[in-house]
Amino acid sequence: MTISDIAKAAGVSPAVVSRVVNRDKTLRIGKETRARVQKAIDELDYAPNAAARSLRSASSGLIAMVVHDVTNPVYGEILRGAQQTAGALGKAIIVSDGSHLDDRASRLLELIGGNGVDGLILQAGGVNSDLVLARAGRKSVPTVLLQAALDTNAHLVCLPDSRATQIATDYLLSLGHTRIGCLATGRELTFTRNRERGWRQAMELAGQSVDAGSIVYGHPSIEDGRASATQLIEANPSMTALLCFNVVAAIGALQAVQDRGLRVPDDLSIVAIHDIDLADHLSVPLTTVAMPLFEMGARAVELVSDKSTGFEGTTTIDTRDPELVVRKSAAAPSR
Amino acid sequence: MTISDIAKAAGVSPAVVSRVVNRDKTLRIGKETRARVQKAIDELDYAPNAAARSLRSASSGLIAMVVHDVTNPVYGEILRGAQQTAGALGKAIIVSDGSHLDDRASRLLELIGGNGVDGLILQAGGVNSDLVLARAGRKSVPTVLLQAALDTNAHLVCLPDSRATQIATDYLLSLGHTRIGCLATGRELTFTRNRERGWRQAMELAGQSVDAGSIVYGHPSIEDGRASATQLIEANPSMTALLCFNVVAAIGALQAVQDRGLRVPDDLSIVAIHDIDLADHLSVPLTTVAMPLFEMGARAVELVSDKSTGFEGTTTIDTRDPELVVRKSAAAPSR
DNA sequence: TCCAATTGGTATAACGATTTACCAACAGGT
DNA sequence: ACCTGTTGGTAAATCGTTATACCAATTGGA
Repeated sequence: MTISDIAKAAGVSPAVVSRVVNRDKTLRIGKETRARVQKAIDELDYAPNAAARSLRSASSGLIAMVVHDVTNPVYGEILRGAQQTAGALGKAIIVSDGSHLDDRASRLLELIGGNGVDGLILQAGGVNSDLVLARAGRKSVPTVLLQAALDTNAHLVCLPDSRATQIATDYLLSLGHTRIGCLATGRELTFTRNRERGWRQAMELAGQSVDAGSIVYGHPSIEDGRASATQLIEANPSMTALLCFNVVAAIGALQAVQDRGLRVPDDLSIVAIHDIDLADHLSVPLTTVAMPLFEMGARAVELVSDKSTGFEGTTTIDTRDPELVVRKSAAAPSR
Repeated sequence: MTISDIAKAAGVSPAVVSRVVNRDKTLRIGKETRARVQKAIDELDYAPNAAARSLRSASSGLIAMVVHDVTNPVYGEILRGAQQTAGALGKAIIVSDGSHLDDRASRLLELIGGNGVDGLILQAGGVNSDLVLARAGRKSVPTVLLQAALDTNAHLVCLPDSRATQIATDYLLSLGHTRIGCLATGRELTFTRNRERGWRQAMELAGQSVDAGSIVYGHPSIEDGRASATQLIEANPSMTALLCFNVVAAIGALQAVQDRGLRVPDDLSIVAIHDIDLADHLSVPLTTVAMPLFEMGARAVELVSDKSTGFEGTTTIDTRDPELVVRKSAAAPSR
């Protein structure tokens, strides 16, 4: 079923069919001719060929989204937001885990190089994100980075990261904690630095000092969270509270505390960044700071699709301020 | 950078460039000519246009995957498997949540209709899955259904569902339980029926009767699991164990029990289908039955990409048998 | 009656890559 | 000198859609 088949069936030229399908406002056409065309389209179940259309119009209606780890629930929220907006804009999303980009043959790289996607949303810092980014840059594919400023002409969309850790730290301080450790994410990531800054500022404002050994950087996974938390606890026996930059790592931290026969929050309080609904059902319900992840996904798609804005600049998602969700993992210190 | 630019730069015809890029074995070419072409490709950073290539070759290298809910961790595993295999086959995956297909304008529907995807992997039973399926069928897009037999010519890939619930039920029976309820998933889903069968068979084999009121059907979400479990508990006061068809619903069930001031496993034992790493960190670590989700995702991609097999038939993933993962949510009954 | 305008379309050239068939030049054998 | 192979490529026709420019009738007004 090509456009010419429809044209033949309706007794018009292919151009008319195309213009009917695309709702061309400049097309002048008789009532009944239009009806004939529409009928042919319906009866023959015509749908325009995607490749031909992309070729001609130089736009595919596809957006690539590369994230670190598709199994992290935090990413699920971002994707949901992205999907919703993409749906509204008539675009589809190609998802890729950073880890699958190592093959030279990666289809995603081919697509980025060959105009196969209209835009790229990249959570930088992943395995081969530089490779992707370099390719996108050379081919000038509109790119939006999630929470990671890099030296490239891409738009950056950020969460109120330093506010979030500030709020978390202030809460712990208000409970009476003074020795507050940090279980951070990758040191090279921009948002890690922002969150670290929030924590430091809050501590400083409260007149508390922090020493170098009270922050440790790790991956946002349960296992790594557990290992890093263990290390932190051993290095800082006097620490009474722990601020985790990722909720998944916090789950590992919870485990680490329990491994040592200690209790949360009695022996150690924990507050984590990012609220997920599972947080309420853990061995100790986690007190968290909720960030607008859904909105970030949505906004990223919006920005990457918007031809009017240039691709440099920073957008901070602040539709709502980070919000403290108090559960049971933080309490007043017992020592 | 089109193929002609490269051809011009290398002083050859576009045909040669194309055949070099695609490693055409039948191409006879001089050593140094090939070098010249390769140099032009590298220096000008040429990448073939995806749309043109798809148009000519009638294949996009894209696979659509539609799932119920991208935030369910169970889906994450399936996607991981799918990604890995897709990467190896040089394909990319377009992911869509069932819920975003309602807009008429959905890009995914357009792609399916217009040869924009090489195949479709569909978790049926979702919001508008029939719509997608009908479209794919009419356009004869290779389709693989996940765990849901439907009246269409699509390949079906299944998990050993009835074995899983059998194993779970046998375990509960071996602990001494006789009144075992079922928190099932959507009644219309094939895998629900298979799991239900496994449960019934195990009960029957053990000489236990089950009455109609001891099974309830719900959505795989925490909230629904909580509501459904409450209903089930109230209707069956003598029930001592609960088999949940989805681990996320089981989290809700856990909550439901605790809401009533009861304890797991003392007052009620819970076993859930699907093992996720979070299961170990819940308020009560869940005993689960692990199924090869990753393999299912991988196999689905393989099947949908394989032109040699017809698209009818059923594949059951049994690379490993369902495996009981004993944690702390099931114990001998106290009454 | 004649000159605009308007109506209702159509013809054609791209878009960029692939593939089939073809061909020129030369070497080697007899 | 003549035929046969081989080497090293090339020409041109698609794939299906869309945008630009154009055009033949008809209508309306003076």
